[in-house]
Amino acid sequence: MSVGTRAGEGSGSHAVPLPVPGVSEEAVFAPVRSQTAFEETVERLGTAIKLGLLPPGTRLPAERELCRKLGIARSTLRQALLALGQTGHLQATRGRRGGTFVADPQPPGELPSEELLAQWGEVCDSRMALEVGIAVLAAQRAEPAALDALAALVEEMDRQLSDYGSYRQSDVRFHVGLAECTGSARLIAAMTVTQGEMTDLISHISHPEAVLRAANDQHRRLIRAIRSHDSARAARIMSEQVEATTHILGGLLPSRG
Amino acid sequence: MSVGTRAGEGSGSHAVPLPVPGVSEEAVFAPVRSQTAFEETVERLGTAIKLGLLPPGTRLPAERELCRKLGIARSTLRQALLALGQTGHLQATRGRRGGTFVADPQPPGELPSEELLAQWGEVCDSRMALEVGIAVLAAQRAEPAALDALAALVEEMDRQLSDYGSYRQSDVRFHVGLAECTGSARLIAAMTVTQGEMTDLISHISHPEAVLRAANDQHRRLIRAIRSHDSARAARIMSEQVEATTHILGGLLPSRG
DNA sequence: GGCTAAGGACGGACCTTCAGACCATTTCCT
DNA sequence: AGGAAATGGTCTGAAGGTCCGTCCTTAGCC
Repeated sequence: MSVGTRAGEGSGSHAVPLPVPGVSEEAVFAPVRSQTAFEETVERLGTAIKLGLLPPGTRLPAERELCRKLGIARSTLRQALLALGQTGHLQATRGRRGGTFVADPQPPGELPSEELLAQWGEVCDSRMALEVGIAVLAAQRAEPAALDALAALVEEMDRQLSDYGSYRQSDVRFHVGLAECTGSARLIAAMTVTQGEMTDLISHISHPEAVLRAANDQHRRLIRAIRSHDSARAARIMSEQVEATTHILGGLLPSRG
Repeated sequence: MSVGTRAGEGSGSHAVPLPVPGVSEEAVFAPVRSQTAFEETVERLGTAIKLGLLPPGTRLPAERELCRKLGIARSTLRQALLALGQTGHLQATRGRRGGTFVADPQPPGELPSEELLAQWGEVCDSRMALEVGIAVLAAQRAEPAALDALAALVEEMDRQLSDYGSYRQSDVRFHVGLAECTGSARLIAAMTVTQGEMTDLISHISHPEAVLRAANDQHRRLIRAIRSHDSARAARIMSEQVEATTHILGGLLPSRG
């Protein structure tokens, strides 16, 4: 590989040594995958629907308004809506008071793609970094009112231990709600993406009530830590919980790459 | 806003309450920014050059090879290389043994864009989440050899306190090196992006030696914490350091959005 | 002198996206 | 009843980005 070759010594203005050479260069020259507007739209809306952020029955904004919000042409948006309609996630009605609605019931979830399975380690690592960081920020900033809402959600989840579909949906709301406590749009977006990937990975494996109950107890402790602005404890609790999920996945999926 | 309207009650299979309604919907319908391959390439290479990941004098892979690595057409790659050549970041030589080289000296840095300045709070938040999460993961996984290299880098930085350009370059390598300790390509990529944004924000403000010395002491403590696998302490140290930078920026930039 | 490896330039095919106009359907209001 | 309004559905042409292949130019090596 010819990367990293230094040229002639004529200039030599910078003589900084390279402590970990050749590793980050791989990242610099990694493939550029530019998603099209169509693909990104399908992914965004599809993820929001699968995560339950847009519950069944929800009415989307009118096409002419939505394409403005998304910053794309209406024809491009319609391609995305058509695709999500053909997969059974959306359903459209014409006429005044018509609109595009999240289908009810939703189509059954699909198995995770080969591509995602190959990256499951990366997904868990990203999740670890994101969730722990958000826990720290939330401990510094969360408003009591928001924490009350999250605490109520945890109580709700205690009543959903036997229905994983409902539990997982609330779980997503919990984690996204935590991201909202930071007030950072980027972190919220990153969390929805990460939760979407996690959902694809874990939705088809078994979830005994005992496991869910233990996880929800962690949620409770996490909220207490955040409430008392104990960011160190919040970080520890969150990292333990993410680690637990990672280990469960590790036992059921092919060895990590 | 018509978002979130529930449709008729006919189905009602899911009755999950919405604890924090209407907030994440803003994220779902946020503008879709589909970067072109050209733009993404310019950004990737430009950031790597500005961060010193590709030091002056470095020879890039040949165009025909690089476009394969990046997964784009050669004509698209050439657009990017041409753009970076016109800004003075790259310089090309023809003939056998020719190639495209990182210019030496580099052109002077530009002031941060309006767009980035408006988002400085978001940038610092993302950085906080990423760095803290990486600190935790690094504390769990870092190999002694990699930590030795980072420690040597810290010593080097102690000798660069009077030359902010060199110091900052080493600082970037330190943080990217930390990301490399996690072994996650995604986290490495995210760190380079974040460091690129931070560089744009902080490179034009004053950096007294005392501040740099204090920051480097934090680096030293961070390595000790990681070496002893004390992820809680690593997280605390990292969050304090990011917070310090954020506060410095906060005092010099317009109020946060 | 010829071979080789590199950057430089060009043109056409293909796909995505955009912008706008127009059609079809349903409901509300007068 | 009839028109206005709001919605999804359809079509077309223009514009731009990307790809692919081909050829040219330059410079060093054998």
